[in-house]
Amino acid sequence: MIEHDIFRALADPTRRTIFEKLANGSMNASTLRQGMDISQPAMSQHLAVLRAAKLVREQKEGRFVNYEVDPDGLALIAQWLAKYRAYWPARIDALKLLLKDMDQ
Amino acid sequence: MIEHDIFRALADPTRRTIFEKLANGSMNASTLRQGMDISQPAMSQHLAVLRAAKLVREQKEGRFVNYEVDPDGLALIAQWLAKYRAYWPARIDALKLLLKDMDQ
DNA sequence: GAATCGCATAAGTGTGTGCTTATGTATTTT
DNA sequence: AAAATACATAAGCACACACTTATGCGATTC
Repeated sequence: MIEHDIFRALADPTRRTIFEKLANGSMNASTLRQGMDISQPAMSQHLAVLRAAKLVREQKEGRFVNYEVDPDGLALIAQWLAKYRAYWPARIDALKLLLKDMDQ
Repeated sequence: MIEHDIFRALADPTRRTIFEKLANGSMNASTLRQGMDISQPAMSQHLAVLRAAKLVREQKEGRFVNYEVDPDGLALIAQWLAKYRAYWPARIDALKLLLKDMDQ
């Protein structure tokens, strides 16, 4: 179940930080570690979890592995969220912002 | 951090099932248990986690406690998702559905 | 008012998870 | 070709987490 992989992957704060960094630009695993106080194997393991959840994808470049955000994972979250649209109108104010962003 | 509470709450498959059931209509904790093979304390603990994440909210009615979906949690997920809108156009097909739903 | 019901909380237990150190495997550098 | 670099994987460990049984507490029923 990929849906389970996604929520489990995002349940970890370190992985959310990694994902957020990648959202601001692709980079390889070593660069990703900078300023994060995390060991190389730990980073590698986190990236494996994010990859399994289709939240990031890799692109091998020589001995480097460039990581970038995978839109598939985000689309799946959007689909999950869409199932509960019946409950959204109750918080229109918070939603306006989202709608405005999406409408371009 | 409420954002962490949300993803952690949804990381458990049992809690996602509970949330989905409540999305189809409010009910109390006992009714929620029907057909779920889960103990009463386990259900109570799951509901506490979902409550802390603002994914559900309670409404006491005598000795019963009625639970319902809390739009706040969903709105927070929508906000989180909106941060990464830059990566959405790559999967327009999956997104069209979401946009159509939200545009009303 | 005693028993029952709906639910929450406490305490204990097994399993999952994120970390570490150690090692392996390509690829690049010198 | 030897050394260094970038990354992945294996194994072991400490802790978080989802469960259990036991108990408590307010509201209802008899």
